[in-house]
Amino acid sequence: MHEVIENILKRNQLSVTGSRVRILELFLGQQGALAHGDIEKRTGEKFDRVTVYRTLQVFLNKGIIHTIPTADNSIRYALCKDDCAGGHHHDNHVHFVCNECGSTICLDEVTIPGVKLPIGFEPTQVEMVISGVCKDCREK
Amino acid sequence: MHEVIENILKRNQLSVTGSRVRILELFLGQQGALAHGDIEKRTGEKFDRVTVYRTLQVFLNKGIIHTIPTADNSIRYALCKDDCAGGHHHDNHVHFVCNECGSTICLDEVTIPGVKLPIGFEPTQVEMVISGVCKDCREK
DNA sequence: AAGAAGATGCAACTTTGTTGCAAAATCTTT
DNA sequence: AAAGATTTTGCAACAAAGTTGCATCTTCTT
Ligand SMILES: [Mn+2]
Ligand SMILES: [Mn+2]
Ligand SMILES: [Zn+2]
Ligand SMILES: [Zn+2]
Repeated sequence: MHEVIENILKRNQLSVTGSRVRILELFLGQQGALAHGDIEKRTGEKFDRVTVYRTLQVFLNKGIIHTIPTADNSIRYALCKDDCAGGHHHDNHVHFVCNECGSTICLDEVTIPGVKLPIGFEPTQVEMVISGVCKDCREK
Repeated sequence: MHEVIENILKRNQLSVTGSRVRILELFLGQQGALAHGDIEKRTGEKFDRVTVYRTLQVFLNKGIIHTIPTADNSIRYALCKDDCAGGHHHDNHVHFVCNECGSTICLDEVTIPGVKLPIGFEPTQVEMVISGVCKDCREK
């Protein structure tokens, strides 16, 4: 586990520090996305709030994580599966937000379908977020 | 114009007040979406910040406007075209965010395509936000 | 082991959003 | 048109979220 984490960091020319390791641990130790608040809670008093902000920002720039826009104005972050190096995310999968348990899930196997835009519009990025009830909550 | 606005308000059992009229004016007087901040700026010192928040909340509940999630954590609001009364939005169109001019546009004529989710996931709402360069910015 | 480069914590601050309450505006009824 | 009931507004106070500068500490390089 720790080796995996060190790999991620070194591959991205990042020094191996406590907060970076801990936050990557969190992402790897669960499936789904984390909001800034989640991370703060789970790291407890261990790190300063500012450090969490800065760490997430670095991970974003390096393409280690990506953001998921949600309707409630709270950005969620999730690990990029394939390596989206240098901020170039090729992250064309659908995201699912469960209204029951609140979890945000990357549906890596569901590709965002193409759409034909009106003439003149040039797309560079497409986001698709579906909300509803997730698999786990349905089964209960 | 003012008659249109009064109609919208009365149809939704809302009293006709300064802030409500002004904010609807803003929405009707331009195409595209407005962020809370935009509205505050354009109404100037005229209304209290709290009033703007509350007005948008009321419009949302009544289905007069809808929200558009964006990657930068700033909710945009846009008028609902067809009347989404009582908070039941049937708002299945694509939204476009221009990276040049920053404007957010409802592409009412572009319907969000369906996707097949993994078994167990039950969707209730689908959002699709495309960012890139808008028509106007391309033409320049 | 030492120095350079980078990351962290702290403090101070800004921006964004929320709540309770009294005053003001709007709507309803007469 | 005025009075009373109902809503809406502004203010103040607060909470939460995010940012910045800087000194100190940690990590990496040699
Ligand atoms: Mn994802
Ligand atoms: Mn729209
Ligand atoms: Zn769930
Ligand atoms: Zn544009």
